[in-house]
Amino acid sequence: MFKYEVLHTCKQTGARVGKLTTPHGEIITPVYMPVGTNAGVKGLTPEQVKAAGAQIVLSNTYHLYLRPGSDIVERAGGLHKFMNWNKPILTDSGGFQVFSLSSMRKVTDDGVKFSSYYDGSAHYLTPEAAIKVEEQLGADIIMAFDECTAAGTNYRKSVGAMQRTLSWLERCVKAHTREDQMLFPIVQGNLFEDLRVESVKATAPFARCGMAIGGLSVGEPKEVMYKMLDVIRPYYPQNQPIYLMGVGSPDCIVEGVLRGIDMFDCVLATRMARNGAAFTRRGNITVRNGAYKEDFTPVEEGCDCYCCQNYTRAYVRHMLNVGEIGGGQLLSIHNIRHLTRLTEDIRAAIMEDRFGDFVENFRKGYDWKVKG
RNA sequence: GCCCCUAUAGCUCAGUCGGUAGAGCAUGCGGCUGUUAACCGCAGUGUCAUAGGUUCGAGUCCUAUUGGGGGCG
Repeated sequence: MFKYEVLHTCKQTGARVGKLTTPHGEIITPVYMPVGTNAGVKGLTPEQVKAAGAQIVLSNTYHLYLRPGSDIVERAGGLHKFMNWNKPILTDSGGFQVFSLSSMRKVTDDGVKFSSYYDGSAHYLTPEAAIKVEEQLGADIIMAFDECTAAGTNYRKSVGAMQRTLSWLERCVKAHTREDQMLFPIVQGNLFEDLRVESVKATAPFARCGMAIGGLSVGEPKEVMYKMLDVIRPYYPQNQPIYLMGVGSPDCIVEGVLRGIDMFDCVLATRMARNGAAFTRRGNITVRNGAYKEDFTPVEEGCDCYCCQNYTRAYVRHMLNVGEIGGGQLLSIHNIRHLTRLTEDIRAAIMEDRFGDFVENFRKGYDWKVKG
């Protein structure tokens, strides 16, 4: 039911193009996966997400467990039917929320006690409970329940979180019953090279068709993240897709693929869009800025997305400016398409054994933030 | 005609017992990486309607004028 095959390995860089088969279709990697936390990519319909080139979307166990309740999603016929998305879906386990909503939780070896972010009600999530919720939701790929730590967490706590993640992984594997879902284990270890190596070595044996790298892009400099990827790369399970969780700015995707990553997800594209900024191949532009008031060119020249094909920067800025949701919507379409197009270009370069040149050119032409 | 209210940032308005002014919105800019985020942060600007008066000192008290709003005839 699940299969991953490497279609081509770049002779210049060792980066690869692959095909991951799931019950809801194939995914060509490297892939960028838009995030639809609450069973919907913010601001967009599934049709728009599809049109932007998405092959798979993420959704979130934690959020759907709280609202509307995973039992309701199950009774609705599962997540695919509920959100009208017939392509592959990946659900995050809630491990990241345990981390990002840390002010209202208590972690023990058994599980996590937390209060709901919207009504304060008390809840208790364990690896078994998280897996059960993910089975009710019914995504194609489900994530193990892990403990993520922030950049700057000390060694002792990082060891604890890494070990807890491993013991939780064993419990997740044991609790997982649905054959039509692939469980991805997650590597932790914070920013300590030895812990990362220890974690990847212990985690890889649990990977059947895919493994994830968690706990990166949590506040550390990009160079540190790249270094961590270099350190663990030799220990990846063979012929399985590797998923770098939560990462997805254009530059991080390029650098990630160069370091053996096949799958990315990120809220940045849609969040930055709603906040008025657009990805371009040269870097990010803040479309809401006054400089674009009378700029009647597309957000990105040469982009084939619905936004760039039909609207100008001046119009998008106006929409943002007057508070119309259309502005964030158009930019979300653009930013998602920008990343799917970027991965398409990356794949083409890999297929033609010129990804090294591609990376060089990309780095030369890219700044995080640009004007015009 | 008489009476009352009002005039402070681009807009809407605070401003204590007299001690040379602030919020929100708007504007400008910055940030955003397994979404508690259509969010968060920073910044700028004022002949305090005008002219007098009282006072050491007036956005604040007094007088007049002008603009705006309302009431009674």
